[in-house]
Amino acid sequence: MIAMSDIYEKIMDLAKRRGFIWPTSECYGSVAGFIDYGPLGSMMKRNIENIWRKFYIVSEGYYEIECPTIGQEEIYIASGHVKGFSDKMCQCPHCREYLRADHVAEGHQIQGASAMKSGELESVICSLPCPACEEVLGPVEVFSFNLMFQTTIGPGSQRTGYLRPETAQGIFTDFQRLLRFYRDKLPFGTVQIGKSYRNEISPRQGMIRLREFTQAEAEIFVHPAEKNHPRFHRYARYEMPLLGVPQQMAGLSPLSMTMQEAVEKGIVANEYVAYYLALTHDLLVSIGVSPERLRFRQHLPDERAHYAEDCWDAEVFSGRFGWVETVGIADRTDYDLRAHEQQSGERFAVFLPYEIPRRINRVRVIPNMGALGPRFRGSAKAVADALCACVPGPEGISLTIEGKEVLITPDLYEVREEVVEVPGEEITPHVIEPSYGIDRMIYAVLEHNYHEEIVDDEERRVLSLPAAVAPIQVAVFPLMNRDGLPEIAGEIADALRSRGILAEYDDSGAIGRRYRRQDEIGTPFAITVDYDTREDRTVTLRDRDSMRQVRTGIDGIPDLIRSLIDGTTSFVEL
RNA sequence: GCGCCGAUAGUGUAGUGGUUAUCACUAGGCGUUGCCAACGCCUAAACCCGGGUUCGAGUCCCGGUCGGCGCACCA
Repeated sequence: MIAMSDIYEKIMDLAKRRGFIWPTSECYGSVAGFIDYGPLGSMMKRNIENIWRKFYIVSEGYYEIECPTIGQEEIYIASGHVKGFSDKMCQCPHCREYLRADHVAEGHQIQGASAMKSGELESVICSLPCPACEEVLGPVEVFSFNLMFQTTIGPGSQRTGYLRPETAQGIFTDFQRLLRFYRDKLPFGTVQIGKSYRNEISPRQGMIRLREFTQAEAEIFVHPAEKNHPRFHRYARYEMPLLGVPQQMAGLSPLSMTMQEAVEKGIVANEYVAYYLALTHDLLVSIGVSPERLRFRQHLPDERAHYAEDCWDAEVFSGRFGWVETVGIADRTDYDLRAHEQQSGERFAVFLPYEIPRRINRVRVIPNMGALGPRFRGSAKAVADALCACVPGPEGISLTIEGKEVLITPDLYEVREEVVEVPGEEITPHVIEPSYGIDRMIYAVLEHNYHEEIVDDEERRVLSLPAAVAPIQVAVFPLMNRDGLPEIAGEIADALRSRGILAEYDDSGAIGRRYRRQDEIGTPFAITVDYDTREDRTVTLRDRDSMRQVRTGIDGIPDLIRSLIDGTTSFVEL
């Protein structure tokens, strides 16, 4: 068993040494919050993203789009990031500590500090002591620190742009186009995988908190009154541990239950949220997150955004960092679409025709303008509007027009009962949003699959990555570097490559050393060509985790490896 | 950002202000080796950056960068 305090060092050491993850631009001294994915890390990341795509695009049918990482200011005014993503900060003139100005004020029982403007805060906190050095702050400048990277678009800095702090907004701003694409029907979903940026004040914890990170987000637009997932049955009986608000309040451990139960008992708000909780569990486990180190925690009322109906985090356990939020699944209601409606002046709604147009009996008031006009002159329009908005009785009605009460007698209007046909209704969809932090998933997969064991008095380090996640899927070795064995091994490697399988050929040094090298980078299978191969065209196929070997014919190798990677065959069956 | 600690080949390390910077692993080459980091020979490879003190700095001092811990911050 590996001491948990060491695990991060061991993972990052391996990641650095073997080309998974590097500090960025080391030759100039790297920058905190940024990392480079090396060759193996890049491939592993792409594999995980492609598994994600299998779940969301192939299986759910939600197509992917790709939007710019720089967005104009209006987008982030609408999303609330310009305002809500910034903190009022100040610097203590004595100890040069950066402080949250509103926190300083609230620390001295000053109410409403978080809503104050910079100037107000300056006058409030100047008489307060610095929480760090205890000196009275004195006159300080309060400034806004926004977590978004700001830039300008075009020359002359006329136009403010921001590096996106999440990929979601691109999907919202494309809503009308997407709605057309999906031919005006609900529900539909759209996904995006890409970089997002947050200028963290002080990023620590290596790849857990990055300033540039990769998100995979899905936005699923649903009818507000129909939050039943059409394929809920797929996961209805899927059982997993849920740490709901009541469990957290009572300090209990997560409750294991099926998604059906979770929805019926009202622990999860609706089928959609429950469905993506289960899908996320399924996805994370399939990329190699250990189920024992995975839990789903519901946001407490005070950490949940005010508009969100329900919100859950998939948290993975790290020996170093504890429970780390890795995926967020939220029912964001119509908040985002309404925000963009308001900012842009465009309509972000779906017109949904009724199956049969509804006939509605309606009472309509028709003002007699011929009579109202001469009588009320300039106020006639106001009277007519007020009249239409109410239902007058048989004796007429008393209205207050421009401060004066007037009696409108029945001869000034006509009340007509009519049947109108309503073809459908316009609704603003609700958004279900599963949002994945790819970099954290990669770290979790590395940590959960790293093993050290002693084999014949030698330490063996293994990354037990699922075959579909491993950067290199198969290694091909000639047992000896002569007698025609390298040629046969080369042919096998080529045959694998022509089937789209990433195969690494290696003929250097002892066979055991070559196996161990592949173990450390998670290559699930190794093929060794030996002297028997020349006689009977069979090779040894070795399994990384069990170190077991089987003999198999050369010609079936590409198909066999393909099915082992896909999971349609497992090594133990061979 | 603040405070404390650290930084030497790819990795882990040794190194009282004074030779050509130690050792192991790793990597590359050759030989050997008939399936799990074997062995032999050879080779490559480092003092984080910038100032200062000193005849002389990997070593002492100052500043920076990066990393760790604590604080603060963290849609």
